[in-house]
Amino acid sequence: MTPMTRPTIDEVARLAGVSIATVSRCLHTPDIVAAKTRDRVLGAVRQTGYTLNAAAQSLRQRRSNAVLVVVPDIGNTFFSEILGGIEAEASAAGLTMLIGDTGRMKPREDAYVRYLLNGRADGALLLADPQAAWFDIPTLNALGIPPIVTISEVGPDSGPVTVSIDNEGAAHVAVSHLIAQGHRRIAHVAGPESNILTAQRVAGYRRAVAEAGLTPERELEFPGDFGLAAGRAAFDRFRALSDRPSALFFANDEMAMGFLSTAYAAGVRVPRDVSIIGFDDIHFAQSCIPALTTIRQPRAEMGATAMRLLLQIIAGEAPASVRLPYDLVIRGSTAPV
Amino acid sequence: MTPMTRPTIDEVARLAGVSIATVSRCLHTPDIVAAKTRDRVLGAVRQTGYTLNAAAQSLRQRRSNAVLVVVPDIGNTFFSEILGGIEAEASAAGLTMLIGDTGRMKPREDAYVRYLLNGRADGALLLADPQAAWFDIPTLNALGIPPIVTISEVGPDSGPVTVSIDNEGAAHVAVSHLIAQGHRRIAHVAGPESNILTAQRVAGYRRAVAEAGLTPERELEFPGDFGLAAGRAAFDRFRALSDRPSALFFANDEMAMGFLSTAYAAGVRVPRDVSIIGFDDIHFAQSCIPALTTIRQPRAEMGATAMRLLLQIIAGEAPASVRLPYDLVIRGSTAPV
DNA sequence: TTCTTTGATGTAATCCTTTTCATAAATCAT
DNA sequence: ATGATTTATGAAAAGGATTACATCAAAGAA
Repeated sequence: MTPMTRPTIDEVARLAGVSIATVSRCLHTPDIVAAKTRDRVLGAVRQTGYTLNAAAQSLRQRRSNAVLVVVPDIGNTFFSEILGGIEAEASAAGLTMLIGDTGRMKPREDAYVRYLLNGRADGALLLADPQAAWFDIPTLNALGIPPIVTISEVGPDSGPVTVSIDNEGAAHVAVSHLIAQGHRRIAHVAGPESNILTAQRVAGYRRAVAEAGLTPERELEFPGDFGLAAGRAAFDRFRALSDRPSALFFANDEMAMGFLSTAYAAGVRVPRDVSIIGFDDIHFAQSCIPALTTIRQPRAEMGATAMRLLLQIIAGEAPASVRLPYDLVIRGSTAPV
Repeated sequence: MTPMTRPTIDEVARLAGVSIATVSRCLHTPDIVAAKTRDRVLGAVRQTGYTLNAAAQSLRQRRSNAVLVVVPDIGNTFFSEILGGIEAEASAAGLTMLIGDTGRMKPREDAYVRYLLNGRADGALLLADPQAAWFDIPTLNALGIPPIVTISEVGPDSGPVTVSIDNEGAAHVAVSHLIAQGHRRIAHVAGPESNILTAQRVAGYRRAVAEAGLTPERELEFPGDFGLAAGRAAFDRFRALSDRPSALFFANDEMAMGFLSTAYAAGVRVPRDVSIIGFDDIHFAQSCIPALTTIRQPRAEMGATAMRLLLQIIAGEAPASVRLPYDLVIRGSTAPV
């Protein structure tokens, strides 16, 4: 509507009979102003309903008090739970959280780089796949761009500070769990080809298979894309095999859930006929039928940790990257052969 | 790190041998500047790597080119899918999307009101429950605060412009579906007491029951809170009843999923032993076992519509509130008695 | 008493754009 | 060729805060 001009610091100053400098001081460093004056000013602030103009402040201070979080898909549970952790930490530090959803589209990604360059944010948290030609973090750092911390999808180009888990190790643990239950023929449903996590989890799968002395078979490595539909497709592929595996390791929970429902509909029972294990431990993994055995990633903590690292960088420190622990969560979807 | 001073418009102007006014014009209204000059300026922009300072722009233009979206819980799938719709529309309009997660906590909510007052956003989209004493929209409007559109949780205090579905009607449709299948004893698992949606859906349930000439029974209205655990608790309550209902209507899908898995573990089969119907049609509703019959809310469209309405208000128009259509999605969790 | 220090406040520069208004040059009509 | 338009550019005034520096009064030291 009518942008009905909001009160400025001048009006407060006039009403309180002081200079604008004093008003500013009352708001930011109240201790250095005389108690009597302060009360008068604060009274004037209340009376006028004054709130400071964020743009003016940020122009003068040369910082925005905001962080940009770049997400490839905000509708995805996995990411949104990380956001919770970031938000908590950011708002505790007085920072606004800006969210950019790229939908994995290049032009949108570019738009968010511009945000950073425009000074709209003091730093960025990246949940996006750096593989996706986002931008070259080392180069940007050299340009004097605000600092960036990469979360979860961490590869060689992710820049100096990252937060992740040991995906290769976790995948190894998952597959080893299946092997410990006597499974000898184990398939893997991978993530999207271009994603750095895919390679890491495939590597863990292969190592576990190799260490157990099983024969690695390429036909047991199914393609996927982290979506429900890929899980369903994996079931079709599974059923088409003449020599079916007795267990599958999925690169994420969502695909495992897609498999689960399709298998059920087709009369294949989990874990009686086939064991499955997921990755991530998303919220709904506990309420699958049967509940999903999976690798838990500490999502909220990953977000919070990354935010803390970013704050440290902004403060001029040079923190090291962090590896967070993961857990194997054993539920009902895996059983001995 | 070192905030290595970024190039300003002055440097571009100097390099191109023009005034800063011309540089600004080249960036915003290229047509009114001579082609020759324009090329020279644009060249200088590229050469310096100039990007405009968002704070300065926003100070001068008296608008922030950002929208604030207030969410009660960002980890919740239901909300995050609405965000997708908002984001698409916002970025198309050149607006930044700021997300505020209140965690349903008053101090955090207050903080976001302040954002608006600080001019950090040109308008707000509210997914929060206005019941939660957020703030009084009519009052704030009188204060000349940026415009606000409320989505989904719409009640009498939601202000002049809202986007929602007919919750009472949808609940009525859901329950009627059960009745049409011959169910005569139907329970309802409600949402959190304070939530406006709870009342609306309960009302639809009661009306359907009454219209079918069934006896309304208070013990068939179970309390809930939209969480998985509430669904599990509902199962316990269900099983404790001497005269068990043959069907349940859940105020949302998540609770239905909680019920489903607990029922399965206890040997109660859906829909053989009991039919259930959810609400929302969240992503995973299709991959439950059995797939969940539910009411589909057009989440992405709700977000997009709300964003469009907000843009209209900002542009000075006075659009009316919107009611979007819902669908009954029949899947495998409901069957004749 | 006089000089120093401390404490409280004010003055004014600065942050970087956008935009109004004025000016100068170029085009056109007559 | 002269005056009337039109077009392209520049000068300068906002826009609303923060903060280095200056000032002034009061308090303390000698």
